[in-house]
Amino acid sequence: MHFETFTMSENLLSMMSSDTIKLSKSDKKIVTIIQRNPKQVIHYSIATLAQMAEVSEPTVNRFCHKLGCDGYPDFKLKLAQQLSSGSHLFVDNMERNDDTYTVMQKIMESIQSSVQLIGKSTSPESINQAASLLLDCNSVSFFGMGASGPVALDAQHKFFRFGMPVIAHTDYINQRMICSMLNEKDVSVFISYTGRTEAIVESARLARDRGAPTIGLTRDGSPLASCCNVVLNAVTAEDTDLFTPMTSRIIHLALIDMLATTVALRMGDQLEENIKAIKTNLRATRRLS
Amino acid sequence: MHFETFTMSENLLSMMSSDTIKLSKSDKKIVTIIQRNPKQVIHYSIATLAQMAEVSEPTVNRFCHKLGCDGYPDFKLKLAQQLSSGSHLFVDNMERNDDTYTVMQKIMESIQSSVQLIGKSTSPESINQAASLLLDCNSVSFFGMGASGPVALDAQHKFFRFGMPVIAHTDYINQRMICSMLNEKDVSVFISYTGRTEAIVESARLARDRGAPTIGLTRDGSPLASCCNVVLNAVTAEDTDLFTPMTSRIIHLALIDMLATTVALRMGDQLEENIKAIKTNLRATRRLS
DNA sequence: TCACAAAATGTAATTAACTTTCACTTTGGT
DNA sequence: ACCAAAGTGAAAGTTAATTACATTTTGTGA
Repeated sequence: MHFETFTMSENLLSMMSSDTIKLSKSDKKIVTIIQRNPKQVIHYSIATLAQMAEVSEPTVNRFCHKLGCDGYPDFKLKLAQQLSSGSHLFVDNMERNDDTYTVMQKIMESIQSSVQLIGKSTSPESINQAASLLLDCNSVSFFGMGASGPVALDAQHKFFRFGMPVIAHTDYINQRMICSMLNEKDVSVFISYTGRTEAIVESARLARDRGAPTIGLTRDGSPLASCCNVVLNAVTAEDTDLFTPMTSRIIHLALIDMLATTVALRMGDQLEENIKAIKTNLRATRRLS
Repeated sequence: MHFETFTMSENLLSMMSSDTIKLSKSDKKIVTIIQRNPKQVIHYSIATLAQMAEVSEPTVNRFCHKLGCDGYPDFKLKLAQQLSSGSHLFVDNMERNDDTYTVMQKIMESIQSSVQLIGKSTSPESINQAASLLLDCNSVSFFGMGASGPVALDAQHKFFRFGMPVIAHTDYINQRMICSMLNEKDVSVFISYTGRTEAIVESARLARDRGAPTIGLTRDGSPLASCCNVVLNAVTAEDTDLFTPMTSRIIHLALIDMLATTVALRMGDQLEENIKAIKTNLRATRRLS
């Protein structure tokens, strides 16, 4: 839940708007100036900002401390980082008359912040545990439906290249059939952002009841999560109707990349042989002109 | 190719390594310290950095000016911005003994910078043109093989929800059959990161020869690109054996999101009806407990 | 409405950070 | 070996940021 790399207590700009912290009258004057043009503020001295907000310098300084910064220079630094890391995004939903450039920016920012969130919400331990299961099994099955169907297929493709006996099921009937045949050496991975898709939850329960190790690519605390031995927690930055279906798939793919890479690194030499074999075969299908 | 949002004269870190500027002996000592841990340097005072590099404070100051900064604080600010904008990442490939946390970080950073790159390498115009084609056609087909197969299926799912007559083909034989039957009202979208997959390039040529509008989700200048009426340029930040296959899919998905959203916004009211219908039907498959 | 404590704010002093000046040292060319 | 040019650092100068403390404002209960 907390694996900060670049210390980033919180998003300063959103902190100022939302009332996570109690702001005095003077503080609000400061906020106004900052919000008017954050990119410029980072070049102001404390004196300049104080003057513009029509408050005293110590007030600005205290304001910075309230926001969890170590002083004014530290505040400027953090603000600068957040502005250029894209973690500012108030990314409101699309507007009917957004131009394409704006649409691109909003989607990019939405992805950015969701990716950043992985580092905070998904623990390396869970990935390690999942990797251990995958390294010690006879077969792997990925299950996904709807938007998660392509994710399951992508996972299949990825692990398939490692030379693992893997298969993806996007078909409800097939899922049921497979799940009722699993045993304790058959790992199954269930993919669902909401973790509430009836069919997937039932399949997961079926698998677990048969003693097969189950991995959930879903959000912690969901019905699906409670049927899984290991959960790779997948949440997106903001749960808006429009952005979630976009970013959730991408987050799932990113998690699969992490899982696959971890597995690959642990496989060591054995893997390189497999990869090399596939690459050689693939070359024939490419045109070099 | 150039849609910068935040002005950014140059990349400081690369400026230090490459000899774009003449560095003295003392300067090099400073560079060493900075490169050793850039993220930490931004919290140093000029005195601290000077001491660590075993040079005087004025030397550090002059060094900053050489790099085109307005002084030491300005240097720190710019460095901080660049570090968190992702324009740094040397993200070297995975190391055999990276721990899982490091793996996660590397993958995250790799995605981050590739996503940012979309804004610079893919033009809104190309997306607009592609959207126009999709809005004025009788059917849409997505073509992808290998790692791009799931991407095609994902696109299918997305546009399917808009109520468009769409189908994804991941099968070589089917692709050929479909392509030889297309006409000028059938849009086809070809997905390939390298743009060199023989089968896809041939299909695209087939489609174009029949007068069908073709869209390429590939890199500019590739063989596939030259067979397409519209190209959505997809490149990833660094072309390493390990990262490219990860980020390329994600970039493709992001571009599809942008395309789909643009189409959706232009469809307007008509769309909302379709989405609403699907949502209502979907609710029955969820468990609410 | 007044009194009073608590919070907020500003003034002024202090401290820290950064920059400039200038004298000294090193470097590279003759 | 000499000398100019470039590089460097000590110390002074300047600016910026913080702290300490006095003043004002705000809110609460008699």
